[in-house]
Amino acid sequence: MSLSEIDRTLAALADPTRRRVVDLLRKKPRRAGDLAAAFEMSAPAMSRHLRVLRQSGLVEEEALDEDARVRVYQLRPERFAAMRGWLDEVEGYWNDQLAAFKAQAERRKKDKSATAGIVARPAAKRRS
Amino acid sequence: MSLSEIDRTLAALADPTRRRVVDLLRKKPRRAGDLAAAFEMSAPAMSRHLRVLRQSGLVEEEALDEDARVRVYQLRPERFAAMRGWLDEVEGYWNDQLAAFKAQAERRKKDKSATAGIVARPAAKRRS
DNA sequence: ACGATGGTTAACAACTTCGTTAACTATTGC
DNA sequence: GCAATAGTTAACGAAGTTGTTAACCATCGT
Repeated sequence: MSLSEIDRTLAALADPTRRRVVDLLRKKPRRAGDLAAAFEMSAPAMSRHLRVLRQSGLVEEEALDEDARVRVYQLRPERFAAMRGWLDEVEGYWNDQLAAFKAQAERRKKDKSATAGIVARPAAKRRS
Repeated sequence: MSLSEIDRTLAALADPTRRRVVDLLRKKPRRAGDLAAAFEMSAPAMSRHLRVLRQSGLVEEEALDEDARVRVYQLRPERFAAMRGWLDEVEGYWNDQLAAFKAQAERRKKDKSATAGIVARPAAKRRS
C-alpha cells in the first residue's frame, strides 16, 4: 500500500514520543542530543524518531556552523499545513450533514412520512 | 505511557485503512458491512478498525431502526476539533519564529555582530 | 421454530515498531 | 596524531498491529 503524504504525516505523529518532540520543537529548535536527554532515551532511539519525522517532512535538520557535529532540528510548516487542509476537508462534512438534515426535515414536513433511518442505540449489552 | 486524547486520535488515524474510512464517512454515514466491502476486507478486520475509531471518539455507532442488526457508523466532530486545536498550537510556532527572527535582525543591526547560530547544511554525504 | 443475515469477539500467523547495546563516521581540541 | 564528543546505522529481542478463519450472538423472515 503506497502511502500518501498525509498518511506518512499521520503515521509520524502517531507515536507519542514523536508528537512530544514536535511539541518541544514548537517552542524552539533543538539539538538531537538535547531531545534524547529530554525524553531520557538513548541517542540511537531518538535518532530514529528524528529520521521518521524528517522523512515525513515535519522537521528539518541543520548543522550548527560553530560545530559541524551537532544537528539542530526544527519544524517545517508545509506538512502541518497539508494536515490542516485534510482536516478542513473532513470537517466540511458537518456542513453537509447539516444541509442534509435540513433537507430531510423539509421533506418530512412536505409528505409527512415517518422519521427515517438512523436512531440512537438504546444501550445494548455490549463490551465496549 | 498513558496516552493523551490527542495521541489516541493520531494513533487511530495512523492506519491508512482507518484514514480512508474517515474519508468515506465524510461523505455520508455507512453500514459496517459496506465499509468492509468497500475495502475488500473481511468483516472482522473492519470491525476492529471501527472499534479503534470508536474508542478514539472519531466515529460513533448507531443502529438502523428498521433492522437492529446493522450498525451504521458516522463521524463525530469533537475529536477532529481537538486535533485542529493542537494544530493551531503547533502552528503558533511560526509566528514565534518570525518574531524571533525579527528580534534577532534588530539586534544584529544594533551591535552589528555576525550572523549567529544556525545555517543550512551544504549537502554532506549522508544516506537519507 | 429455524435457517439466513449482520456484526462482533477469539485465536493465531506474519509483519512492523520501539528501545537497547555495539560498532562506525565525522568533527573538534589539544 | 589522537582521545573525546555528537550523531548515525546495524543487529537484535520484546511487544504491538493487522489480517485471516472459526465460533458466537442477536435479529429478521418465513
